[in-house]
Amino acid sequence: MPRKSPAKPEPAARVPENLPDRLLAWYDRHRRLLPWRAGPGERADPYHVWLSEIMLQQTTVVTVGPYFRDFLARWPRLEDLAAAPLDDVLTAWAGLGYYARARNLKKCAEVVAAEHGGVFPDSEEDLLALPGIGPYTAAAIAAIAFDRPATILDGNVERVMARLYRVEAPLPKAKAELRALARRHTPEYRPGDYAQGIMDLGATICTPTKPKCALCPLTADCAALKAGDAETYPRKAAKAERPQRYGLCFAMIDRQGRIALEKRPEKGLLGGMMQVPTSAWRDTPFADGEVMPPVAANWRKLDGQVSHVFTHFALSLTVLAATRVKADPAYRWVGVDELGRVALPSVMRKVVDHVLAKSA
DNA sequence: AAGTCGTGGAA
DNA sequence: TTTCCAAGACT
Repeated sequence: MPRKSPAKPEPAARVPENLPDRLLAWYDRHRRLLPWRAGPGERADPYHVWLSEIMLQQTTVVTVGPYFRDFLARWPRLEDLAAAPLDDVLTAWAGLGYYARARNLKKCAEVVAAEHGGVFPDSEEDLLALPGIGPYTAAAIAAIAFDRPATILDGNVERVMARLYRVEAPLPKAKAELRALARRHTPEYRPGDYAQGIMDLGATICTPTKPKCALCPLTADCAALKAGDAETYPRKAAKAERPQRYGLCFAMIDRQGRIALEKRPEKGLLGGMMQVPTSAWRDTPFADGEVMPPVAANWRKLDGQVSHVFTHFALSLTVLAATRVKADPAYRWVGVDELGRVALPSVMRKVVDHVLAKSA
């Protein structure tokens, strides 16, 4: 009968003793000035750390910068964010993607304000219990904001560990092994700087392609560098291909040149965000006249398509437009100059731009 | 526990 | 052009 194979022996537990010291020394010389980062020796503001870490989930530093500044300007303190209307937060988040993050951000602010006296808990365990805070973010806040020796495991750390030890198991199965390795390197001394340093190393030196090994402070310890195949780590499981989906959008313009928008359901894709009324999205294109438009009008099919790529499917939208439509109050009618004040995800921003370009 | 959930920039 | 991916979380 099939039975589980015995647990794989962990890799040798020996860690180069001064590896964290070399990493910290490198970090002291190359520390990047980021909008959310405290100065050397300064205490980080947990609110800033939390906000930045949520925004940085699967999102680049360059993209996050302006959003972080904008959020902090609008909601300088946690209590301000907790008191803000969700729609305002979604509007400010528009364009950043993964909108569940914004909904959980708001929830988390409310919970911390109401149940923690407006002060973030300083332990990984308590942080993990908050909405939108998973294993990585809990460890990152504990380390960066509270200087706790928590082990962070993000894409950067995974890559660095996989190369240092030439981990052959592919992601995501290799995560447990990589976490065990990362844990052995986490120092008791300056854990916050170590966490930021190793991420900076991954982001600027130990990069996915063309790693700058000549500039790396850990070359003496890197098995992949010795073997000359650093760029091939971490191994990754083959990913499924992205299906193509299709939909129709119905752009209604009233006599004042305003466009009709509606709110998507709170959960799921683009949850709680605004959209141009649309058909369901399916895997086959729509034929002319197949879908009844939301109102009777002189509908015109616009040339071309709006294409957009989501994480797990690609979407091609055909846009139909009708002008001089009576402004049905069931929709929210928004002027072109007011689009910045609604929670419009990028795909719908593209649809609106397409309408403006084709019907001008 | 594998699928869901955005976006834009780089290679 | 296509592919990859970036300080992951939730279900």
